[in-house]
Amino acid sequence: MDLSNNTIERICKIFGHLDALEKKDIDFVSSKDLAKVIGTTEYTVRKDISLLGGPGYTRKGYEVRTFKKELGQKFLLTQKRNACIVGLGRLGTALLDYENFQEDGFEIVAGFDCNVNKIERIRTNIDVFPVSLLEEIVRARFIELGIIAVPAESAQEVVDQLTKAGVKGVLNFSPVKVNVPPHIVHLDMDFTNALRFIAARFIMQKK
Amino acid sequence: MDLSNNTIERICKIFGHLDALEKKDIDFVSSKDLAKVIGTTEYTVRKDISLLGGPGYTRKGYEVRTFKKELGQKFLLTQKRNACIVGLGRLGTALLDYENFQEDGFEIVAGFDCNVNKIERIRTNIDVFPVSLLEEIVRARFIELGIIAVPAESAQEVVDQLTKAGVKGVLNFSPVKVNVPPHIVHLDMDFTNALRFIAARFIMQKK
DNA sequence: TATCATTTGTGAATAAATTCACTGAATATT
DNA sequence: AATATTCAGTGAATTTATTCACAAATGATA
Repeated sequence: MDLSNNTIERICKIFGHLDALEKKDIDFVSSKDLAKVIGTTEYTVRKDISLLGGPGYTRKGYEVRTFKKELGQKFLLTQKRNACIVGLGRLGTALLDYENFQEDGFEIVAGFDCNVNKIERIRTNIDVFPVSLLEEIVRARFIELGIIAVPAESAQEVVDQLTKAGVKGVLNFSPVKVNVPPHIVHLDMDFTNALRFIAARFIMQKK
Repeated sequence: MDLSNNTIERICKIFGHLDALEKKDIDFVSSKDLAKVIGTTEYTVRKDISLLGGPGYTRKGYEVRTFKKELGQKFLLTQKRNACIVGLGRLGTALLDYENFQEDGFEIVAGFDCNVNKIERIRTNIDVFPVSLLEEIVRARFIELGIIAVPAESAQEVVDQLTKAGVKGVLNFSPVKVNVPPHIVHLDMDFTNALRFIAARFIMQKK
């Protein structure tokens, strides 16, 4: 199967919304409704879904529970995926306790920091280690995802260590562009860039 | 002018990279190099830049300082933009002290939380207020951007208040889809969704 | 039971984004 | 001084993404 990034992004949003609907005990949802919440058109939603072969019912839409389960099986999160956070500054510790991860199929199973004193001070139920143990722990705990919350200057180093340790994906919160080998999926979450994007958009008045 | 979202996003990344190059005292950069760091092709970079009329020099590329300044004047951040953070939990307080914002043309000029006891406990140089004062302070301090770091259940309420107060853009860190009127630019930063996207990508092996 | 309204699914049409191919200019090289 | 190389700029070609239009299905309504 060959889905575009845009499609994958939309499917992820749809998945999230299905989850919310499931909690509200809603049984069916139409492509129109989905389009509205995820910010696209009904046509696009139907095209996306058709690529996955999801079944929809005339005059009813898609069956929330079944569809969510199917998406989960198809490529998302039927099994829990283990993740770790590297860098336990304010952002890192905030992420460590971000309860939503746990709920949604991801589990933070380790935190790392290079400052050993800091490690001793941190109060959390998640195990924290010095960065020197990163490779060992990542292997031992089958960690697939690395979340980078270190300062700009050490981000690349951390990426290299995670790569060596064999993670499959990296979520980078540091404000620098890092070099990640092509077989590892990565995504940058640069807050400043997000603000810039918003500012640029409202200057350009686009949309 | 009518730039696509993709173009705006790339231009923002380019701007960030120009900033980094400037700090390293590098004078020129080619479309090829830019393409590499921001993850696209040299053709696309040149097309994007041509839409903005940026001047490039044969066999040298773009003059870092001039180009950055021009982008800044054209739509980014020549003047500081004021922002506020609503919700001072762990993520909110982490963002409050995120020093990169200050550097890059954004200034956090207020924090809000509904828990008054919490407000008294927070140690930071930024003024914090109860949410009840949000509208008043947003107007008084010319705040253009609202950063939402409250729990899912109160996100919509906060958006409504920010809207009423007249902000121009919203950056939403809460894990729910919020309803924002179309004249306000908004961007969701849903961490769980980001992890899902990464997981989905490495399942689909795309790229 | 007949008609109407709604909603999926999908091939075709359209629109948008990217890539290509080539020109012209300026520096580097011989 | 002549030639080769590199790089921006851009119209055309191509590819990709979105939207449209309509058939088929099915529940609601009269």
